[in-house]
Amino acid sequence: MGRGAYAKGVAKREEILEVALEVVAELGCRNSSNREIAQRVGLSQAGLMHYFGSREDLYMAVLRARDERDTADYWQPGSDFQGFLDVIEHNTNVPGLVQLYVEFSAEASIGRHPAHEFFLERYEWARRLLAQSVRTAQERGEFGPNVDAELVADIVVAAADGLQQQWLLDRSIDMVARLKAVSGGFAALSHLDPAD
Amino acid sequence: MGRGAYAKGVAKREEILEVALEVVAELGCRNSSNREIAQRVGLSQAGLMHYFGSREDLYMAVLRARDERDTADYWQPGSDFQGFLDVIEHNTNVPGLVQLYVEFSAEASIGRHPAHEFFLERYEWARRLLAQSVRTAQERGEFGPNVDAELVADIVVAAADGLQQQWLLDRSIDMVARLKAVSGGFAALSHLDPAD
DNA sequence: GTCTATAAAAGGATAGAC
DNA sequence: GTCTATCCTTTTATAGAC
Repeated sequence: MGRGAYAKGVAKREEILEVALEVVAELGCRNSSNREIAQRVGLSQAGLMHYFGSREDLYMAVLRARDERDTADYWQPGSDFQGFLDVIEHNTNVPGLVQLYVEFSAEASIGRHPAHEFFLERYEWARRLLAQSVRTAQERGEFGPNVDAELVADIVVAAADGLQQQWLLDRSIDMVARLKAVSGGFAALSHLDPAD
Repeated sequence: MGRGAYAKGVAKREEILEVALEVVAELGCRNSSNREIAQRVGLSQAGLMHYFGSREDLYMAVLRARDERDTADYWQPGSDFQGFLDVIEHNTNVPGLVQLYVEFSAEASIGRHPAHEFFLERYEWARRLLAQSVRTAQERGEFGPNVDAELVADIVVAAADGLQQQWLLDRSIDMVARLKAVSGGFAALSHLDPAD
C-alpha cells in the first residue's frame, strides 16, 4: 500500500469520481460544474483541476473507471447472460452513472467529440460479448440453434439502453425483469423450426 | 391565410424551430446557444427572445412541434406497426431531433425539470399506442395470441430508443431493419403453444 | 418585430504563493 | 497538494430606442 501523500491523492481521486456522479444525478450534465464538485469534496475549483486537467478529462475518467469496475465485478469475456443482467441490476444503484452515459453518448455523436471513439468501441465490445454468451448458451442447449446470436445481442443491448432511458424517468420500472422477458422470448423462438 | 406581420412571425417561428435542431445536431445540447441559433436565422439574440421567452421554452416548443407533426403524418391512434416504423425511418432525416430527445429525456430525469412530465406522458402514450397495434394485429391473425401485447410494446419502444442512441454514433445502423427483426421474432413466438 | 447595449451570472482555466 | 486571486469567455435575460 502506498503511503502518505500518494495514497491520499489516490483516495481523493476516487472520491472525486464518486461525487461527480452524484452531481450529475442531481443537476444533469448541462448544469454540473467543476465548482460544485470541488465544493462537495472539500476542495477549491483550482484544487480540483489539479487532479483532472480539464472538465472533459474528469468525465472521461468517470466513464472509464466505472467500466473497469463493472468489467472486473460482473461481466468479462466468458460471462453468461446473467452477468449482463447483474450489470443492469447494479446500475440501479448509480443513477448518475446511467445519466452520464445516456447524455454523453448522445452528445458524443457530434463530429470529433472526445468521447466518440470511446462509445463506438464500447458498443462493439458489448455486442460481441453478448453474442458470445448467446452462442455459449446455444452450445449448452439453453438456447436453440434457430436464431442469429449477433441479432439477439443487438436487440438486447438496444433494449437495455432504452430501458435505462425510461428508468431514469421512472425508477419503478424493472429493467431486469423486462430484459429477462426479451431473452426468454428469443430462447423460445430459437427452438422453432426456421421453415415455419 | 394570415397577412403581413402576423404571417411573417409565424414563418419565423417555424424557421427557428428548424434551425434549433440543426444547431443541436452540430453542437450537442450543452453547446447549443441562443446566439448561434439567432445568428443562423438572421436575428440578434434579443430578437430571438421575442419569439421564445426563455431557452427552455424554445426547446420544449421544438419537442412539441415535432411530436405534433409526426403524429399527424405517421402515427395516430389506430395506426399499425408500420406507422411506428415510418416514424423511425423519418427520424433518420432529423438527427438533431433524435439527439435532443435523447439528451433531454436523460436530463429531464432530475427532480422538477420542466420536461419531466412531458417525457413520462410521452412514454405512456407510445407504449399504449403500440400495444394497441399489437392487439389489432392479433385480431387480424398476423400476430398469434400467445404473447402479451403490453410486454411486446414495452420491448419495442425500449429497443427503438436504444437503437436511436446507437444510430447517433454510427449512422450506418439500420434501425428499421432491426426493429422489424424484433417484431418478426415476437410474431413467430406468439404462435407458439404457451405450454412449451 | 427587431436592434443595440448592457446587466448579471457562471463556467473553465491559469499563475503564483504556501 | 491546495489555496487565493484573477482572467477571459460565454450565456441568458432585460431595458429601451426605432
